[in-house]
Amino acid sequence: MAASGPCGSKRKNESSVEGSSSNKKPAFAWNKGLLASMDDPELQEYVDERVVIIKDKYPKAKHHFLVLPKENIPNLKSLKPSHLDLLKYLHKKGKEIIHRTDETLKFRLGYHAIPSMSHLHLHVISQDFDSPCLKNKKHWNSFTTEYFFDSKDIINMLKDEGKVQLDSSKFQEMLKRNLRCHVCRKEFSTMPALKTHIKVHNYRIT
DNA sequence: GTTCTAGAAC
DNA sequence: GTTCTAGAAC
Repeated sequence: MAASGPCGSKRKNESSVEGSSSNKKPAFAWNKGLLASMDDPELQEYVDERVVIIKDKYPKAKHHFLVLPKENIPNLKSLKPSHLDLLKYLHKKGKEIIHRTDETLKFRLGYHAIPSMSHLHLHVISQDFDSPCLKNKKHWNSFTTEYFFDSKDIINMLKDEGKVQLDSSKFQEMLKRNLRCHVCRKEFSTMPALKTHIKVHNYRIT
C-alpha cells in the first residue's frame, strides 16, 4: 500500500467500525498534543533528564525538530530568570541534533511568538522549507517573519529584562502578510508559486 | 496544530 | 472547469 506519510493526500474517513456511541471529534485538547508526543518513545529522538527532542509530526522542512523541556513551562510568557540555564541547554541540545543530522545545511533555532501548541518548544528547522506539510500562508509567515524569534534573542531578552514580553498586537498581521521568499525577498501571489521558487536557492553552508 | 470545504480567483 | 485560499470545527 502507498506509504503516505504525513501531509500526503489523505483519504476521507471511511466510516470505521468503531461502534462507539459518539462520532464527535476530540476538538478539545488538540493543543495538548505535544505532551503526548513527548512521552511517546516512538517519537523521541533524544532524551535526557532535562529535555526531550522529537521530530515535528508535520515537518515544515526537510529537517524539523522540537526541543522540549521536561519541566512544564506553558509558554514564553511564563519564563523566569531562573530558566536561563534551561533555555541555554535547549539551544545547546538543538545545535547538537543539527550536527547529528546534517551540519552542511542551514538551520534556525527559535520560538513562535504565539504558538498554537501548549508547552514551550524550541523549533530546530532547516531553511529549505521543502516539505509537503508546509501548505499555507500562516505556515510560511510563522517561520519567515519576525513571528519567529531566534533562540539567541529570547535568551538575551530573558537575561536583560528578566522576562520575555512580546507585543502581541502585531503578530496576527505578520501571519497575513504577502508571501515573500525568505532568501531573495521576491514576492509571490500563491503558495505553489512560492514553493516552486524556493527550490532554486542553496541552503548549504558553503 | 490539522482537516474539510465553500466559494473566490484564475 | 480547476486551482487556491481561508474560516469553522461543539
